[in-house]
Amino acid sequence: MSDQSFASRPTLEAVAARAGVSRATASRVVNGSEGVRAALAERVRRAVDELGYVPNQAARTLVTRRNDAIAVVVAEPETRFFADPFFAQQVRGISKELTAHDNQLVLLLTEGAADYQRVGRYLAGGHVDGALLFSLHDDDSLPMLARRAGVPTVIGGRPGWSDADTLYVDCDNRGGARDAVRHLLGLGRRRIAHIAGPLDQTASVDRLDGFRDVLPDNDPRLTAEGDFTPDGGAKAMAALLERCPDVDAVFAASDVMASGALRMLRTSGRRVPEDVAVIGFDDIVSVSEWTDPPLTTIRQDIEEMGRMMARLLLRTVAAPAANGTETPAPAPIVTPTQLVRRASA
Amino acid sequence: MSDQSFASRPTLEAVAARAGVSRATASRVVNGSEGVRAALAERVRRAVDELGYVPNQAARTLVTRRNDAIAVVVAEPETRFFADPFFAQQVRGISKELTAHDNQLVLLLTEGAADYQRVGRYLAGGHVDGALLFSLHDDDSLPMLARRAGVPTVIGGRPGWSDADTLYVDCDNRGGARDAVRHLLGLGRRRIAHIAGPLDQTASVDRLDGFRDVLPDNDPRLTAEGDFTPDGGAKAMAALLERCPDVDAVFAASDVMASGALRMLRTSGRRVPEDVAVIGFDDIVSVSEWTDPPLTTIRQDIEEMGRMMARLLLRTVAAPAANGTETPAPAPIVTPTQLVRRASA
DNA sequence: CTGAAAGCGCTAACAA
DNA sequence: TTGTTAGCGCTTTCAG
Repeated sequence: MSDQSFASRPTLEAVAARAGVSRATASRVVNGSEGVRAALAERVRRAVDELGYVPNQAARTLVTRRNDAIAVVVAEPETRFFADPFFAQQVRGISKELTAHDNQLVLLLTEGAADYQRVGRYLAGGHVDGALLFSLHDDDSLPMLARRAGVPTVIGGRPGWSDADTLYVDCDNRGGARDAVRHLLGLGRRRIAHIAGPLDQTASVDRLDGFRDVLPDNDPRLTAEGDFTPDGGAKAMAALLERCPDVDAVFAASDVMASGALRMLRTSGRRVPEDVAVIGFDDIVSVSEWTDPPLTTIRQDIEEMGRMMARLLLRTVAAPAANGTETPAPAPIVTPTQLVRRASA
Repeated sequence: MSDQSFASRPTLEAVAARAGVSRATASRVVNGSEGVRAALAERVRRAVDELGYVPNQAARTLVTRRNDAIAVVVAEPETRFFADPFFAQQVRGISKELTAHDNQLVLLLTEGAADYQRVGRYLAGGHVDGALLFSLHDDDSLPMLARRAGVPTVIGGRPGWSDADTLYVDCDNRGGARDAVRHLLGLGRRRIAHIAGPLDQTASVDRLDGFRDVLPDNDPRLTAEGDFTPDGGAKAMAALLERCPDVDAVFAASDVMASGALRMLRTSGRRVPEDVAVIGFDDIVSVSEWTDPPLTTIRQDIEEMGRMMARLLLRTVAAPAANGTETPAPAPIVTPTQLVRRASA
């Protein structure tokens, strides 16, 4: 009965009338512009309160062309998105940064290629000022979609193509992988296997490359491809064990896969790290600290990378269209990694 | 260089011009209204293609007052939101249903009370046509916020207050809990413990009530409160074990907590189910099938409940303001639960 | 069946 | 400092 959904919300006009000023002045007060006499401003603010006025975003956007909203698009079925703590952490960082800048995060889930059209429409529809793209595969069409939509974009992870003005944030996957393998080597291991991620993603390829940098002549049977899930890790481990029962160390391209590998190792009766040393990648604490034994891994600061992505995008969006100011042009960011030693290697 | 972000997107006006019709006609075609001669319609469509026209949502919303977007607000820190597969499944169902109706899902994360203001502004700003509220605690102010914003709302889980026109979707928590306890009883267990969820949420209270329905005189020391995390489950189990070493069965208010309890039970040297039978709630397959041993549990169809919430809300939003048609008034939904027997009880 | 015209609510020049 | 005046791009009566 006292439901407001039908009572149309008050407009700026109403506020102005009540405060006895013009719409322009009311607008100035609402938007915090300088140069409104304190007395008037106060009257307007009171009117706003009394009427419960809230600006109509559509109207505002129509003229300012800003939404104060950023889309996060994940090229991954929801199942994986939610199952993988990696995304959670990244989104967390993004969310914090956006919130701090009064921007809304709009999460767009894509279950498959069919959803790309919808996402394309959404981006082109001008709902958001920019987009953060995630988990791209090979020649994913998402970036082009965003580009065509005219929406500034920052990509999570190095994209598969080279292109001067593509912005992204990634960690030093290759260097991290090298550190991992060297650590294993330093432990005296000689039959070192690698469980790679899906090779249609650059992170996987880069980590594999790092592995090969250190072990260029490694037995090719000591490399198996997983899919960044625990199960994938377990299956890869099983295959590795089958092919090379003498394996004495494993570098998994993610903690999540490492946890699966650990499980499989136990099933097969191997002790970790005595028989087989295991090292992961990511340092997702909720995984790496809870495996048995706790996981030695290569740390990347995922949440911080999320924040960086958001910051980068926000700066791009706000870019004053190359006016005289010497704002350094936004550039891709590659963060360092760090070995975290626990019990598994 | 060929970047489009500066080339302003084509407007309906441009499309109309190119097709040699009026803006009105172009609009009709774009929105699929009846009654435009096929030939003209075709010309318009071609113009749309050639220009790559996409309607400006802000402009459209300004006049139609519809957004075709629904907010999902989770009253839970992101950490938990992402860590708990329960949310993932629910969001999945929602997302599917919304997508099927060409609605966008806008996920609003709230890290704490401070974010409520932001959410309130967002809802009141008219960004969305409705809101789905989740994981409400006690006298959460979110529903009132939404109400004040004039945004139709559906709540996930029975709210803590009674109110004729509050829409929600929940499962039969109390009945499910009764089934769980009876099952344990049927197994011959007599020292049955309960790990409750946070008691500021109705789901927890309802499950506890169900437990008590069957075991009204149970030793109060056999009840401990958890927090819906694995750790919380483990800690609660530890407390239980400490207080009543003779416990021979546990009903945990969620699978996630049950998994923690299982871990603690193993640590303490108990065999499951021989020494202690364990039953969970939810049937989150990725948890219940993977614990050791696999978890007997009370199943609720979480994804379907998500869909139902979305459907309910969409129907409410589209409600033709009580015209003559005899659309049944939307009402809360309570779904049944079902015992799924695995190895733990 | 089609077009002309009137706004939706707001911001941003431009005047005063 | 404040008000007046144009629109932003679209939908939707209302005539024709």
